[in-house]
Amino acid sequence: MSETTWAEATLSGLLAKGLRQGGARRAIVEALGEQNCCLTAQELLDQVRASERNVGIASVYRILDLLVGEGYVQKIELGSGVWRYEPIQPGGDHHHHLVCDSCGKVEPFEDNGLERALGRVEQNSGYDVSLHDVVLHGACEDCR
Amino acid sequence: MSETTWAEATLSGLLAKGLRQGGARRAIVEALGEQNCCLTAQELLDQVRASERNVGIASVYRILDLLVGEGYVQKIELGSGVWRYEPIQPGGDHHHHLVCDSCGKVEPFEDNGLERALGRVEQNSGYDVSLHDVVLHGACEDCR
DNA sequence: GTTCCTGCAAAATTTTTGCATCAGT
DNA sequence: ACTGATGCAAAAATTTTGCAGGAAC
Repeated sequence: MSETTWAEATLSGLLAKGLRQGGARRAIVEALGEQNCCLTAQELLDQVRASERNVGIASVYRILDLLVGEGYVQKIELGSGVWRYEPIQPGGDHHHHLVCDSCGKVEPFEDNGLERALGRVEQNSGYDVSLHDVVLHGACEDCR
Repeated sequence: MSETTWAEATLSGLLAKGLRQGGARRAIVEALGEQNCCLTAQELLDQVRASERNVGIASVYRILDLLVGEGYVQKIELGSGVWRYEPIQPGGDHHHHLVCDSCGKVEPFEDNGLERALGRVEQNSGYDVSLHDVVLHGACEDCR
């Protein structure tokens, strides 16, 4: 499965850059790799603390910041005022987010037509676009 | 021009809902209406304080929150950790944002093909979508 | 005159930084 | 052993809430 691959690739990528592989770093990367959608720093902390070891919240933020800087993780904001982080899967599995403003649920979706339209916009923008982010807000099937 | 119309429409809309038109509220709505892109609460405060009257930051947030709730303003986040607010123009002038991660510049753009692709996604989503938000991150022409 | 609005100050929340200690190479 | 990584605690930044006085209707 590609989740395992992401964590492995990320850890060896860090090693290759001369960065060490401390316990907190490995735990965070592995926890992120097991996710299929975005997590907050606090959720990640809870998950790691429950299963692996005690980690400081500062380390979570530091490690996430490193991963974002190295291009392994995308930092996104879905409207609640809290950052969320998700692995960038090099091959496929690129998705965006549907947010229910009523119950707070977040769901991923993907759409090739949308990606094509984004690709055209990016080419015409004059920018060297590295990432894009699409969020749809509304009422989910249960709440509408 | 439609900026003036937005401020007028917003203020009369508030009146129609039985809400009062205090000085801070009118000043914030008018300052927002003069903008063509998004502003942070602090920028809005500075602008209002410079030209009109002393306003408390708490009032800025309260008024923005009201305007978001009533559907006159969209609250967005472009990656810096600070909320930005922009008027929702009922007819046209719907745009999205390009952010330069190097110099921090923010520019609006619009694209009909993108809107059509978003419309299709929204119809297929099962959600009753009220708003969408697209942010492209990259390096602008000066920084690339 | 009544009720809502507003500004100030304090609180809450999330994220970042400082520092001594510990672990990976 | 050396250097970077980590946890704790304190600080910073942004947003929200409480409250008393003032303004709109």
